[in-house]
Amino acid sequence: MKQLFSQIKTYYQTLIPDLQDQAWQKLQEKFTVQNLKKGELLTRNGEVCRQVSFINRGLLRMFYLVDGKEICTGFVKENGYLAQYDSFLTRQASTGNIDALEDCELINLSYDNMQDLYRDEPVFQIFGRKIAEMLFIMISSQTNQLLTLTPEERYKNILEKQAFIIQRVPQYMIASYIGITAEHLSRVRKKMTAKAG
Amino acid sequence: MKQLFSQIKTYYQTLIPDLQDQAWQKLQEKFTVQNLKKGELLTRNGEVCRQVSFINRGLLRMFYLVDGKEICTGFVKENGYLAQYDSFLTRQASTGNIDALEDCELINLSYDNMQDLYRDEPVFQIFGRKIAEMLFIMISSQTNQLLTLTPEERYKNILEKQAFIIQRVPQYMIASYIGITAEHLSRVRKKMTAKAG
DNA sequence: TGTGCTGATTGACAAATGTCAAGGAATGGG
DNA sequence: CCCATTCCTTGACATTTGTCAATCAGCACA
Repeated sequence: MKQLFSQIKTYYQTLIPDLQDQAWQKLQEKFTVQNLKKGELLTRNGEVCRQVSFINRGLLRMFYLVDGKEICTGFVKENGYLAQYDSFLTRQASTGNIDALEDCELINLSYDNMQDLYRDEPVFQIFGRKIAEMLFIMISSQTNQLLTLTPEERYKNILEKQAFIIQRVPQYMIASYIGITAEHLSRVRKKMTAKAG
Repeated sequence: MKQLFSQIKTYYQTLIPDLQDQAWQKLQEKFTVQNLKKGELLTRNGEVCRQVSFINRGLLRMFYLVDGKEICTGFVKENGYLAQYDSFLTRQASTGNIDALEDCELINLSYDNMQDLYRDEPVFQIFGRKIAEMLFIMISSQTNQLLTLTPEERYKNILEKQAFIIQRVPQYMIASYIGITAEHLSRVRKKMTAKAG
């Protein structure tokens, strides 16, 4: 049988180098496993996000619906952590959605269980802190790029630093992720290949 | 004599309701006070950000220099926390700057001192987590607004939710903060008053 | 009272980006 | 193999936003 929790254990050990067996035992008792088919929603606009999800397998995206159009704000693949984290933290209804771009296997941890862990095993405070710090670093880089780079530069950045997005996400979703339309991205790409070769 | 640490103590107590006197004592021994004149830099492009700053008094901004132009990414006033937090966390050279828009009185906590506190008084892990969570919530809202709102809507949002920025920050800085030029913001504002009145 | 200084506004024009509509390429299911 | 679906590209045109230069308004200060 496959080691369901082997990836997530590695992940936790990276963030908490001195994770003890006992704490890990308590932690994994709280996990629940969820499978999502491509296209299914994980969290929905208007509902409170009640868990964080570790992705064992698959690819998901976060997106908004604005005037009936989807605007993507992030893509996360296997061995990554994912949540509508602002909603999760504030217990407010989420304004965004998450759905599966590929069939997914997730390991979920609920808000209540996480609070219990914070209380009972303070070592997980470190984990919560590092997750928040990591998410902050990721999103602040995204904001800065939106403010300081051109669409072409933002696309090149994805090519260099998040190549899996180029390979596994439809181009029209990438377009909204970098703040432009699908048609415009198509033209930006054309101009890039013209320059390059 | 003024209670130099009264504001920051309140701030910590809000985030850590059961902060004990002993922990607070250890904490305030680590503080250093810094005064900045209007226009002076707190952290500089290319250097590692080595402290987080609580603002006792004054107003600061974070900004980038792109092709010789300043692009503002945030404004923080008295009773707020401020750092080039990505640089602070990663120990990498900061790509942004922070300077004072008004005369400021800051209470600083260095990276090394913060690590000591995390180790010696685990209760501060909670603080570190909540700070990171709060910063994440703030910046994710900013990113989402950049991707989903028009410049006019973003300006209105500042009017409603961060009115101090309108009152205390020059308009041309606000323009770059919402991702447009000063001239364009001027026209957006003109159009708004035309509609309203 | 002038005199700089800083920031805001305006006009004319250019560049970037969006919209709409059509068609083309790849792909998977019957 | 054909068909439907999904996604990408292209063209024509509209809209938004930027650039540059000039001027204006408020304000501190000699």
